[in-house]
Amino acid sequence: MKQKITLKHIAKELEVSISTVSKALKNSEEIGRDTKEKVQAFAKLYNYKPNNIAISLKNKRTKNIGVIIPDIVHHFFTTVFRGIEKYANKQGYNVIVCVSDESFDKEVINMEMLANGSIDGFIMSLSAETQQKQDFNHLKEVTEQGIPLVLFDRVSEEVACDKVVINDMEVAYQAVNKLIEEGRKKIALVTTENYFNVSNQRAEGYTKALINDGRKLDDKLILKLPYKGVEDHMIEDFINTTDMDGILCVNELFAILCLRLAKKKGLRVPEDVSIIGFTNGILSRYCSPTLTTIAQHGEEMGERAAQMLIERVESEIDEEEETYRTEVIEATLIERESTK
Amino acid sequence: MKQKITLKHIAKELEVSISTVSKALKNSEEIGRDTKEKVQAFAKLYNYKPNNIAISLKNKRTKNIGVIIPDIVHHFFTTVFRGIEKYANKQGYNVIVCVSDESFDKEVINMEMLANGSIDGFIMSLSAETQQKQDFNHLKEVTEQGIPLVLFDRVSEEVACDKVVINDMEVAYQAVNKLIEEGRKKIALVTTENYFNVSNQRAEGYTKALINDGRKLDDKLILKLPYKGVEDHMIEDFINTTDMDGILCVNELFAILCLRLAKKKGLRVPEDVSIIGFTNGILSRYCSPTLTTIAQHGEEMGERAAQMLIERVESEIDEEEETYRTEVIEATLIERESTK
DNA sequence: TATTAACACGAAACCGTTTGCGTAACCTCT
DNA sequence: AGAGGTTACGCAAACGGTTTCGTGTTAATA
Repeated sequence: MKQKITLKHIAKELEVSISTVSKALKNSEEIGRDTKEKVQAFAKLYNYKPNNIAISLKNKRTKNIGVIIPDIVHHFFTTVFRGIEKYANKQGYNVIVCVSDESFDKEVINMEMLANGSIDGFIMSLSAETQQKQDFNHLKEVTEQGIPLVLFDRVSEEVACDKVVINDMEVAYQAVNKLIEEGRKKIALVTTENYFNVSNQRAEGYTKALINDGRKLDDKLILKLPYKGVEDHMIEDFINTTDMDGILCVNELFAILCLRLAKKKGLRVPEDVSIIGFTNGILSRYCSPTLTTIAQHGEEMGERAAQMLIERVESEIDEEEETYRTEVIEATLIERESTK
Repeated sequence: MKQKITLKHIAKELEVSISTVSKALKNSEEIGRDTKEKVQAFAKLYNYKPNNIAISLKNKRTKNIGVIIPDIVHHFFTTVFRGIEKYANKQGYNVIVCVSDESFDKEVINMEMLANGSIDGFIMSLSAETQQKQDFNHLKEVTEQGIPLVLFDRVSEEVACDKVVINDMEVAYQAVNKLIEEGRKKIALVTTENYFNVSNQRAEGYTKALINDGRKLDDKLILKLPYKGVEDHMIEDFINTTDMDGILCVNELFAILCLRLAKKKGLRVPEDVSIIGFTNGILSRYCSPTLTTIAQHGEEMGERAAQMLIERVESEIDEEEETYRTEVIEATLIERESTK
């Protein structure tokens, strides 16, 4: 096992000082021609690479980004992550991922683990529990320490930081409008408990579209489900007991379940009922009939988030005068077989 | 913005030495009662947390694990990652993820980035290109430097390290046997080009099961597809021109495509043709008919890999005498509607 | 009263780099 | 020959901790 070689080793071997070696490797003008060549040749021969940790300590820059997401086995987060990783890597950054598992406590613990020097900044999407509790002290502490933070998708107005979101309200509005244009009379909404910012926005878009068309809201057409532990019967009851000819679902799973249970009831999709879901995932593409969905462009979102974060990290101005930006990515409706 | 507090700050403020502060915070016997209390109170008040980077440099231990996988938007890798992250976090480790994107070069670059002190060990699954090229020098270099490595799923015999795999051959054998027991006469195999260790193992199980039943192999019943860029027509031609009543697919996507295209041809599943896929992902659970699949237990795999790695990292014995283990996780057949 | 042990703390080395500054040796010019 | 200027390098501090060892003070013991 050949030990990792350090400046000290090279210095001793070549009988020069450590600083000479360091400067020689950086091609400093201070160092003589032949010394430089000697050092560089030796370093190449033994495949010298500077120790990242030492450099991090010196520079107070780790070139690591901390990403905290609620779930990794989840198409949307996974695509966002891919975007983050892609951009970050291009800029020479590595990505440390922690999964909050929708838990407030884990989110806090993970942040604290990473905030002690391990990373230069955070990219996060809030856990369900955090959104429910509306407790953002851990985020505030981090930003107060001067660690840049970018929130995406599941954000909160109470946290002052850069954000990347999609135009949830508008795109939900468009989606419902499409159903209206199809001639749907009874359009249902399948959403989550209302502590999710995104669900609220989407519900608002739904409402606006109906109102705009001169209809009035019918609570019977709105189903609120828990975020986790959804079981078939919850949706089945709703579909079996409610008369509807169009459904907007705030996520992909709900849409797939609606599709399946509508078919089970004997409804034809899209003849009897149209279905539109959020998240243009693999399920929507491969189920049958294929699902019309709203693509959130997760990868782009991740790239933008990473870009915003790295800009913050690398900007020299310490006090950014608190001019935080919120980037809005335009979601797009992908029409497939579940609508006409 | 309150700056991160260090030992030095505390020392100056309390007019003691840095070492006294350090010891006091560790509750050392060396330090007097009241000094300890004073220091600890001050530290708590200002929320002092030691700098991870400094500790890493001192200990030559980062408490970071490097994970390199071919793709993150992929159910199997994602579940493995979840297992890794779960176990690692429990042990106080963080996980740095890099995505090789099935590229040899990216795999090499990522490894080099992380190998210079950023991590204590690697958990990897080989990229398609690496398996194709059969070039493992980057892996060997890393292990020669004494950095522990655990390979999972896509492994190679040429690399001496710990490994975690599933019993691909046996479970494929079982799956085909199930089709035989159903009375299937013409069982097809849809697999990838043969540089993938896992595909080879699965193909071998397929072959063995047929031979064992006294049949002979029919090349016309075997379809080899590229790993990326599979298009419908490749499978469609195969299904339309070949007579078959059972299909084993080496991954989930192939199975879903077969299912769809068999249905398109007018075949009933499972009446006319049975389909079994690998990877018990979300697609298999929610398509219709639901797919019988082989569950690879990715999460368990990840946990085992993390456990093996951390044991290596933390074992004091530097020379492990090269007794590397290969753990085999038992895959299980999940029967659903696509088989009888 | 002199010796010694216990106590409580500080100095300094170390982890691996970077970098500002000091300086010995040589060169050049007058 | 001495002043002044290069050249080519080393010293040491710094990043933020941990840890070994040394030491001044006090109290206990002979």
